Amino acid sequence: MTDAPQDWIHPPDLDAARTAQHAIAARAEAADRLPHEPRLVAGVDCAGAARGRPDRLRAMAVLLERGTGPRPLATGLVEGVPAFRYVPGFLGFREIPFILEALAGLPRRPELVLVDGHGLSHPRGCGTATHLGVVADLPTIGVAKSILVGRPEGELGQEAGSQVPLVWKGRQIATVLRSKRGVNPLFVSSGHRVSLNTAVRHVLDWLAGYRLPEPTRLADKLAGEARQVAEGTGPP
DNA sequence: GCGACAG
DNA sequence: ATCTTGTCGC
Repeated sequence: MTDAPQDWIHPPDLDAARTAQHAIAARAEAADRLPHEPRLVAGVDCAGAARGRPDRLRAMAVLLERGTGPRPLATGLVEGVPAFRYVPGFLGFREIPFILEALAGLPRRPELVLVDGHGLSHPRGCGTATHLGVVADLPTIGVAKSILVGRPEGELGQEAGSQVPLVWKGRQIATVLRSKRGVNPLFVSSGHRVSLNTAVRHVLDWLAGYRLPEPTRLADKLAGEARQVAEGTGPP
């Protein structure tokens, strides 16, 4: 949605932000509307900037192509001063302005984006993944490392691939997924234009022996390495 | 009113 | 998220 209202990205206050989230959630699509086998997949993540620059934020976008091995096709990095402080439930307004820039830095538009955070598993059905998907008009999946709302239903198995529903107010809002043995589970949710089942399928497809799927794992890792470089203590 | 609370 | 080395376990 290229013509997203200004309030959907830069609301003046939390009340306007809350109103925007309801409007965005109303336009989010929970049904599949993406290529059957997406080949160009991006992972996005935000991290604090270098120490000594506590109020700055860095966004990293990594573009991967299926079957091309572990090397990213391209990366997009951007840093700036966030207009929003961190408020649980409003993370998108803090990170999305930078994520959009980072994605714009990629040579090609991805067919699917994995986001570090929740999608529909949010108090107003508008987690960062959903928010980004609607604003950028891209299929997105939420891959969170902890719960915002809801409760796992039943006992999650210890084996990799184990799943149980994450339920809130009587309905499933995400899938709790043990992506690897011996690690805390992931919380996979529909972002925009990707159903929950398809979201879980793609997360499983992109796992490579680590807790996080490759797109998000690399975005996370490269954002951290970029910080080291910015501080002068960088690896090769 | 109190506790919970993505990154 | 971030502050941070070594350490316990498969």
